[in-house]
Parts: sequence; structure tokens; C-alpha cells
Amino acid sequence: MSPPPAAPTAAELDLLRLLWTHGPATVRTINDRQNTVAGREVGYTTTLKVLQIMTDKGLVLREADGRQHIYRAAVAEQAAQTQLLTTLVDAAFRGSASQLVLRALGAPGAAPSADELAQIRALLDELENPSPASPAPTR
Amino acid sequence: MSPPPAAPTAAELDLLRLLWTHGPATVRTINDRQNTVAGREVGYTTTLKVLQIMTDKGLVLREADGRQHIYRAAVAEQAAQTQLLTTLVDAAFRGSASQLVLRALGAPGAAPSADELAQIRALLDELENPSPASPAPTR
DNA sequence: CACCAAGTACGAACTCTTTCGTAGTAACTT
DNA sequence: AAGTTACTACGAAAGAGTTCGTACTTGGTG
Repeated sequence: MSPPPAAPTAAELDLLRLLWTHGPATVRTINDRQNTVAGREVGYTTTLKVLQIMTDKGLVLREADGRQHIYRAAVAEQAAQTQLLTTLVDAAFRGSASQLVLRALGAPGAAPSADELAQIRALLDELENPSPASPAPTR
Repeated sequence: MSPPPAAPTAAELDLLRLLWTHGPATVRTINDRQNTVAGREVGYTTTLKVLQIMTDKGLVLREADGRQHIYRAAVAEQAAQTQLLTTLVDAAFRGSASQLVLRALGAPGAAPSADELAQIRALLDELENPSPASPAPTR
């Protein structure tokens, strides 16, 4: 099992978000999305450079398509999320994931829908009383 | 209401953790704790410098005691936690706090105790059906 | 009083991240 | 074939954060 790449930086996470949401794309497309979604304008070569760095780090994969390159995320969204959460739990929550959960639910703006609440309850049930046929927790 | 200080950096969070846990202390004490707790050795002036920067940012308060200074956290642990969570939700969870919660609970190593599970359930109940006498959610 | 110990202040080096300009290259267009 | 366009590669500047050395100050000690 290859070691997970280093945690993505803020700029890298911006691009990963786009790749996770819209799937593989060219630099041009990714850069366009960056500039239309946010008010911030970021230069084409900036996006390109970050993608090149991410390629080196193993965060994205690059495939040649004619003279352009198509980039795709090399790390799963869930895996990256878990990694970031683990870091935050250690750094700011004294290692207690439960405290983080309580804080996240208590924060104004959390506003989980009924459906989401049900999902969370289901997971709590599962934690308290693991069913035999439960799928292995995602790593 | 004064605007909340900028989010603490990693090094700043290290010191805030110590202040939150052990209360106000001198640079010497804080630096000692840093060096005994972690294997990492950090120089005295490094700790001092970070505390000075934090004072400028409004993250800590400084009180003179003879020729030494006593530092205390100027931001509440909960407030800082909420701020960091909000940032992370936006950056890595598409703005969905519920998704973050599900991921945090699902991660291996989360391992909430029975007591913590009960606390979380209580909060869920509260969210679904706010009681009239409920305390205002912490900001 | 001279010296030493224990503080604070501050500049500067070093690293990491982000951003972009410039150069090079290959395909179209006329 | 020359010129324009669209791309990648790369170096480097600018910014942010971290670390530490050095200088300065002050209180205590012989």
C-alpha cells in the first residue's frame, strides 16, 4: 500500500475540490472554473504550476491527450477529508473526535437537514452496536 | 463586539493548547511544557517570539509581573475550534458540516465512548426539537 | 561596584506556499 | 512558409510562518 501523499495545501485543495466535483479536466477548464466560481482571478500559469506540483506530490494524475494534459484526482475525497480531520482533531481538539463532532453540530450554520440528522443517528447506532454485515469503515 | 482575531497558525495553536489546558503562564513555563510534552525541542526565544506575534494579533493577553510577562489566552477554546471547523467545512467538505460529522465519526480512531455518544445524541435531539429553555448556541 | 543570571526585543535567515512572467514548442491559418 | 494561437515547462519573486542568534535591560550576588 503506497503511503498517502502529504496533506494538500489550501491552493491544492481548491483544485482537488473542482476535480472531485466535476471530474477530470484540462488546465484550461480547471482554471476557468476557478475564475467563474470565485470572484478571485487566478492566472492560467498559476493553475498549471499548482497542478504540476500536485503531480509531483502524487495528489493528481496526468494523462496526455494530444498536446494538452488531462488531470484527475489521485486521492479520494474521503481519504483527504479523513486526513485533514485527523490533523485538526490532534491540533485543536486534544485528540477527541467527539469534541469536534459536538462543536461542529453546535456551530451556527451547521443546520443539518432532517435527512442528514437521520444519517448521523444511523451511524451512531452502528457505532454503538455494530451489525455483523456492516461494511468495513472507509480508510 | 471586536472582530475575532485571524485564525491561529499551527505554531500558535500549539501554544494556545497549553494555555487552554494549564492556564496563564510565563514564557519559561510555556516553553518548558512545550519541550517536555513533545519530543521536539524548541528554543526559548522561539516561544517568546510566537507569543509576541500572538499578542499583536490579539490571540493572547500579556500582563507584566515584575520583569517577566504572564501570558493568557485571549480567545476561547470553543471559539477557535468553531472558527477552524468553519474554515475546514468550506475548504474540504463543500460547506456541509453534516458531511464533516459523518466523516469524523466514521474515521477509525474516532472511537467515541458511550458517554460521548449520549452527548451527541442529546445534541441531535436538541437540534431536531429545540426546547424552549435551551441555552443559546455558543458563538 | 563588577559580574552574572534571567528576562524581553528584534532582525534576519530559512522554509514553504503561491503567483506569475518568460521561454520554448507544436499545431493551425492564411 | 510565415505568423498566430494554444499549450507546457521552468525560474524566480513575493508572501507567510517558523526558528533562532544577538543585543539590550534589569535584578540579584559576591
